[in-house]
Amino acid sequence: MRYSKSFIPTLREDPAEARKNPSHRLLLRGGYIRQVGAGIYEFLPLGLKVLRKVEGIVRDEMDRAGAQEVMLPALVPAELFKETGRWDLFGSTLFRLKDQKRNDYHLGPTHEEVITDLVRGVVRSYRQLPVNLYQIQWKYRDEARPRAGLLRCREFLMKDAYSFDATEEGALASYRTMRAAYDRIFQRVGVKYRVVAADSGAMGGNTSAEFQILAETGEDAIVVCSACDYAANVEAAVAQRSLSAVAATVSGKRESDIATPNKKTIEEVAEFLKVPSTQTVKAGVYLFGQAAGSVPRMAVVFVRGDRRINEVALSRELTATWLRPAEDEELSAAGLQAGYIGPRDLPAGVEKVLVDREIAEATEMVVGANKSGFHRQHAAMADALGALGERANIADIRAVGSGDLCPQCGAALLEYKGIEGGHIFVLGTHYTGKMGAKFLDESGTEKLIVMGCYGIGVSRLVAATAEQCHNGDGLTWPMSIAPYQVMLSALVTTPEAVAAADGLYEALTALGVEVLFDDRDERPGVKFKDADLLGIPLRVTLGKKSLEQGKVELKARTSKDVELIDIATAAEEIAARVKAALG
RNA sequence: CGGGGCGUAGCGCAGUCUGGUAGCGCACCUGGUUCGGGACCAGGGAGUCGGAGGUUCAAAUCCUCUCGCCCCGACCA
Repeated sequence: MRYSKSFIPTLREDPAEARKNPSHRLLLRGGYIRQVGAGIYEFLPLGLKVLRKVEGIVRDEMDRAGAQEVMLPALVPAELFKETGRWDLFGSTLFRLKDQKRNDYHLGPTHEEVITDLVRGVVRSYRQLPVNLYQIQWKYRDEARPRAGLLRCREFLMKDAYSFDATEEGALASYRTMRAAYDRIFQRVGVKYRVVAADSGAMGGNTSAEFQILAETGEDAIVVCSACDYAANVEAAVAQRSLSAVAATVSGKRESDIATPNKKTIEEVAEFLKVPSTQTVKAGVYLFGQAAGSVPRMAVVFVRGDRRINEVALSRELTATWLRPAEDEELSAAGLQAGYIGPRDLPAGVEKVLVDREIAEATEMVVGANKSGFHRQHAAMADALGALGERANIADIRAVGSGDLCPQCGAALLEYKGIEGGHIFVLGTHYTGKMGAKFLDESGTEKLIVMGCYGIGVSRLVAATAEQCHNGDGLTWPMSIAPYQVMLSALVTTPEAVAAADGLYEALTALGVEVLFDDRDERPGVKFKDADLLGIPLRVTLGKKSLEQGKVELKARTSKDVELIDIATAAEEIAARVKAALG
């Protein structure tokens, strides 16, 4: 492509709306994308090229893994989501619309129902299984707050695959095949990533993993073991009980009330009673429900004073479909005193009590006394638990972070930020059960198909890669997804130089190299700045001095070194470099 | 959805408090000089001041409503 004929509107200054986010800023400045509305973007020629390359890698590996491409509609009749309850469950995130006959539709945020509907209409026998179908298609989610450019959009390109197996074991095999394909995809794209254990959320099912792309600006927190292969999203992470969590020496003193007037926070109480916060117990009060719009139920949870509560883990323990912290008025209405909530004498309105495993056997703890102005000291959690009877349970509900100990090997866990690039699940019969997707097995028995689903945010992956691949001057694309492989800059405009540049451009193109040929009548500085901003991996420069020696300059975008190579053999040499970089 | 901020030329911004001819830089067009890291000089084109209503002799500026976008949080199969 000749730059002079191209549509690459680079910006000299940072767009005001994108200063916070490197990938967003550089994709806008480099003329890759433009914003149309909140969470809605246009892909310009360069951006589309990158998107198509990621898509190509994904398609290639999906096909290689035995999945078959289909295209499902983005516009979906409401009946399918109504069948599984997600028409209500999805809430405001679902883009809903009506046709001229006033029938309900939505724009697909994900396609489990549509694909299950397709498969149940076709599959009758175990002989037709397994089958794995995928599509690469635009998804629509009315995010409450779209942000960070392509990283969190309302319209985004996603690859979603769905496997259908006759048995659990088969489903697990499909899952493993997809996991291996995902590894190849992320490696080929060229990003640093970690596969982490994930929460399965409201999708149902129990086995899932996320492919997290490491980036400072990531919205997800993950913990990774410093010694073994344990890695998990903090939502799903568990940790060994640390040494400091084991109770202080037993004093032999009896549990008793102590006045703590106006001391409500952990810090205030710990300071007032001269105990470390690790010897206090923090209470959290939640309202939750097990169906959309169900009557709220109340749960009280206890973690060590210095810990945070993992609400995702909590939600999982309560098998809740929704959950939120209780408001102050709701606390008082239930007979609870904010700041003084403890495990003793909890009102009957509290249906569930969860005690974090870390403190389940702790003694010598300071807990709330459930009366205003008082805490209890020398408390043994096991005794309190016993007194609570049926409604109390022990569970892993504390948030895990840096410094916690690996549940597998006990080494220190490290915390990182990540961008969720892919997520794979074994769904089991969650959808096939609700939608009656059945088959006859070898014995003629009717069984539910066992399902798995596998997503990759294709447009998000473009931005996530940019998030990792940039420096102070601009983007630094990996060869595998760069919009062009080579940036050819002609610095001089004499007829001989133009002819030489033209010749090299034609020769490279003939060798199958993707070249952006900067033939513009611009000063060198402008061309260098734009080349760095666009981030094309190899730069070939035709300057006056080197041309006189019959040489051209070759430089990698990520390197400072410049090589001089013979113009006569330049095309072959450069093509070889490109091929080598692609692996 | 709660909190905060911002909408003025393609981009970045000033002007708003204190009402009185719509400005600056970059980009763009023309001419000239330049030409290895975002050149210089001269001339020029380009704006319903987000929208609607109101106050006023007069509104980018004051008032009311409204739309949009960004940031923090909640949310995020």
